[in-house]
Amino acid sequence: MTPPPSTETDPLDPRVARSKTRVLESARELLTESGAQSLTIERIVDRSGVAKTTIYRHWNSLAEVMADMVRVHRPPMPEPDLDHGFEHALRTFVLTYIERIAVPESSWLIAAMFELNLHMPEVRQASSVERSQVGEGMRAIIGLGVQEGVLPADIDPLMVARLLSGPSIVALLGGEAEVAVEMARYALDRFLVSYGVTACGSD
Amino acid sequence: MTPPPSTETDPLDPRVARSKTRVLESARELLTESGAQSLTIERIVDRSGVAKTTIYRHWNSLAEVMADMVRVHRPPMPEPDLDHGFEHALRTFVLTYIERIAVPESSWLIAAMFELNLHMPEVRQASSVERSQVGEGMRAIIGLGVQEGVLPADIDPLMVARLLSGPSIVALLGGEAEVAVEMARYALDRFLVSYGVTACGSD
DNA sequence: GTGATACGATACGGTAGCGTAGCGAATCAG
DNA sequence: CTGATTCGCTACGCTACCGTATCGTATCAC
Repeated sequence: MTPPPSTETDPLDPRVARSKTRVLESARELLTESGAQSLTIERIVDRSGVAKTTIYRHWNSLAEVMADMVRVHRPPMPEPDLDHGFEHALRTFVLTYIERIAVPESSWLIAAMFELNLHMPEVRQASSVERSQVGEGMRAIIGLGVQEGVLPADIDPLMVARLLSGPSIVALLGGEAEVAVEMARYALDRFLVSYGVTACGSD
Repeated sequence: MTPPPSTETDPLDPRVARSKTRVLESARELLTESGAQSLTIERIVDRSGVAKTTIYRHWNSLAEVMADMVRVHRPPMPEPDLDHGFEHALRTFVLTYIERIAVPESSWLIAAMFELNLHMPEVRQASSVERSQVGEGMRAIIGLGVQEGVLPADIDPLMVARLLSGPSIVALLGGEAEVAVEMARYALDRFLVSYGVTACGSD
């Protein structure tokens, strides 16, 4: 709903900005409603009211539209809160992210990003699923854990991110969004216990 | 390469069995080569040499062909080895499975199963991604862990399965198959340490 | 206002895929 | 051997979608 969602360098004809916004928003809607399969130029035309001619004035192909859509509408990573220690930062960060993507719209978007990764190599750079899962936030939090002495210095933030988000993402892709948060909580618990951050033992 | 891959109740005209085998095998090849997007009836016709008419004699739609293909060619779960204790059983089981699916053919198949789950609800039952990850094997291994007293009795085998395989599967779907096994090893280490199976501490 | 620009509408040619029909040849079962 | 069944082949109608061209209108910047 960003009025001009800053599609790119903004100093543009307002008509162009309006068309681009409508197209990308309709693309997102179609994607979250029925998946990447049914995301076509002509459906975007019907949904957005933007003429096909106009779309092809701004993008060269459907792949470019998709790449732009993923770039604009990718679920953002939370801002890490580093002021209350490592455990709080990690738990809040991961749970906030999973809660954010565990809604139907976002999980369809995640699934579509994986599909784009697989089917349209030319879009990989724009989607960059992995990076969207890690980001600087996670890196900072892991750094805090190392600083507190609870994590080994050579730990890999990317692996930690995958370890904590992977199980929930698989649940989402399997259509079981309702267990995603619980899954993340379990992964967090096991991870933290394994490094002695919380009580060492069963549960 | 199962000579008669037991497509269903076998007592059939050998011509029928031959056609079905060829179609499902070609479908699998096409899927692992270029993904679900390029899996069409007409490509199966070209690849398999089976006439389109014949395909529609045995299946009512492409979705049914896909469902059958997933059912027949799904990567099998390893047989659990319960004779050397819980840790050995779990490590071997998970690593064997991940190594098995971390080859291009299988990871494409996994991705396709997720896609089918998302796009063709009528196929969910046949693909059943989740169940293919758990199965009785994992349940038996977790039971062994409970029996040995290292796991709490109320642990959920499905969550454990997702916890241990999810990170690797996300890596596969993200196109980074080369780290899948390492990822599984890390997940196993953290899981086992968290329950005190191996040394409790960092790394 | 005025010229430049973006727009919507319509139409078009081309491709790919679906699912069906008809028919003669090949293969099976007895 | 013979009848029943399945097969491959060709052709067809249909739909969806792509990407382009044209043209008159609406909107913008100045």
